[in-house]
Amino acid sequence: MANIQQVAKHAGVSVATVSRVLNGQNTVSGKTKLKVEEAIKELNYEPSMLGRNLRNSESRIVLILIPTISNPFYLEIIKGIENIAISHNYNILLCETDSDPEKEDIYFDLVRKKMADGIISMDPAVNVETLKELAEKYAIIQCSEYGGGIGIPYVTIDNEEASYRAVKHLLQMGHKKIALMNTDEKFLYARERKMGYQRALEEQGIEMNENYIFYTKDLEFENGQQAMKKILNITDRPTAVFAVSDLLAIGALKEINSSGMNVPDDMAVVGFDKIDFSNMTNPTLTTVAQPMYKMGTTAAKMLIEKIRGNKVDSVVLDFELVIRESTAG
Amino acid sequence: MANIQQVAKHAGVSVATVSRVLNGQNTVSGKTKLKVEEAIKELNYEPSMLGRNLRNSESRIVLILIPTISNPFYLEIIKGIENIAISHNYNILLCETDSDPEKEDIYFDLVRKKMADGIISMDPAVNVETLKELAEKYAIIQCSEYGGGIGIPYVTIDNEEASYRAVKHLLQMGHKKIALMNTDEKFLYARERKMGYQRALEEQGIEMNENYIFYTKDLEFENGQQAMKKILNITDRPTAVFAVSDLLAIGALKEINSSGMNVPDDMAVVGFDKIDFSNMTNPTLTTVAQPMYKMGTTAAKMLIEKIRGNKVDSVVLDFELVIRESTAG
DNA sequence: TACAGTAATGTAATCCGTTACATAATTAAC
DNA sequence: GTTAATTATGTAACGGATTACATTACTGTA
Repeated sequence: MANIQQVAKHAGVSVATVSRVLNGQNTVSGKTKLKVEEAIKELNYEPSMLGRNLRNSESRIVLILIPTISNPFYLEIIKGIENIAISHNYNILLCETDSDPEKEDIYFDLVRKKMADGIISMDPAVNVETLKELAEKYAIIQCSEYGGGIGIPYVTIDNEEASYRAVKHLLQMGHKKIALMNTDEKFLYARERKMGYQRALEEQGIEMNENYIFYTKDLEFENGQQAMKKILNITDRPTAVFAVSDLLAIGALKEINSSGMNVPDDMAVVGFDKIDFSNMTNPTLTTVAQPMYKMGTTAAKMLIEKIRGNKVDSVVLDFELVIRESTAG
Repeated sequence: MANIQQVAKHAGVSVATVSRVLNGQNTVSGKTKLKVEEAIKELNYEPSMLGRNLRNSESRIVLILIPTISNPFYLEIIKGIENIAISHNYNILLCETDSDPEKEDIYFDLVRKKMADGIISMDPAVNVETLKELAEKYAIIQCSEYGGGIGIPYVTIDNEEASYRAVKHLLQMGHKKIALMNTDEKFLYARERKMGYQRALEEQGIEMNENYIFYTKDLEFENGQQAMKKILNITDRPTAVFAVSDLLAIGALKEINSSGMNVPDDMAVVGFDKIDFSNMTNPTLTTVAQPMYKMGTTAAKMLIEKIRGNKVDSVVLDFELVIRESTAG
């Protein structure tokens, strides 16, 4: 496998000239350029990124931290990130942390070891302390999930408002007893969404009933099933559920269906995220659409700016309530 | 940011010694090792993979080519690959090709440019010629989807037999008119699955009816919906459908439900892959379980062997028919 | 023709580890 | 106490590109 020296020799020029041709610098004369290009072709030369990366002290790789690849919520975001990254000659390394600090640390090591130029973190369970420390030396952006007030730029939606609107929609459909299926309030988004839920209720003079709030361990299908089982069993059963993720909502849907009840007649359901599957269920799911692709592209652009050494500001994007069959028969 | 020279100086030893400590070679005396470790700690030194990779002519990165990240079928495979990769100190670069030769070529370039040490291809639409050419110089493994007879090792299941068993199950449930929802027969797996379908039918003395075979452009939900629409409209309607992917089957399910018919009473449905979501539908989906995680680990191990320069043989793994609600009321 | 100014090209340092080989230090053996 | 054998450490080349700076070639002008 040829290297740049051999190309230079073969073309009868210096390595500097070859490098100039490779990088499209216009200080090379036409005929020299031709000679070099010919040599490249003849030797089947491909410049090694290893040499180039070392010299440039960059890896052209960015990390994406996600808790699990199984949650389709992240897919669109990843696509957004990827498209921007590729167009700027970056590649992305998808890192599944399982919210496990040890796995996380393996990935953090990659940036410490210069194997990655930056990180987009989407793990709500990320170790904020480590992240903060890392952010002092490396380019880091938080996407969708973020620790507030730690000085790391983030891109997100207004979770409180989104939740408010989702619940308001249920209220407008005539529901008065609305359950909330939420995750642990250690997560900022969980606290924010609960606040929106509360605001919508209180605006209608309904006091928030703690018995209608159900906490799940994760945001997955099974958690939704389990929580729904409980909801179906309480006295003074609610007539609607707002779940903070589509997978939770789909789990709820499944459980309601299995119990012989009808959605939305017996129980309305609202999800959050608008993952692809939310449109494949029966009935289709009313949900809050996060602008996932846009979040991805935005985060990627921010990260690249950060890598370049520029300052970047956090961004709050718009969301949209998508009304489908699970609330409107 | 400290480098190895500074560590060496600080510890009063040579760079060689530092390198030996870093790589855990046992030719370093106890006290020297201690000195070096102390220096590393004091300087907050992290070895740069850029230097190391250049010297070792490796990137410790492997590519995974998938047509789209949206298809959850790949997720478990990816997990399998990732776990093996990580435990061997490799990282994976997930490459979505969209079955687009141009995007594909961007990724192929990464291995040409030494940015990646090998490729696991899962793209059925991959350019076989390029792949073959590349495989002469670089480590390549095909996973799940493969071009036969091109000399590139693959890991897969026996598609013909799997399909045979799925259809046989439908026959055993009493169905005689069974539709096949297949993709373009340019794909090997599509041809194989059709053969299994045919064999099962003919074994029961049923002649394959071309009117019962429906070709879809992709393996996605929408394609399943559309195909199902057609199926519901033909005269002498079948009573069961075998779809070659779960997403197709879920699309079919949705369409049948929407039309007011019942699964499995009016129409039984069998899918293929056993993606997570196949268990979340209503009714749950009977499907052929591919050992996806195992496929991933196997492919990864094969690739690593290949990178090491060893010869590897193709592998055919077992599958399993998972009978759920969509065929057995 | 000579000289200044510009364009083209070359030289060599640099990025940061790894490791073959050389050398120094230690231990073992007699 | 020597010498041989072993262990520990050091020196310097190497991997493959980029680029500041130096040098050479060329163009234009008086």
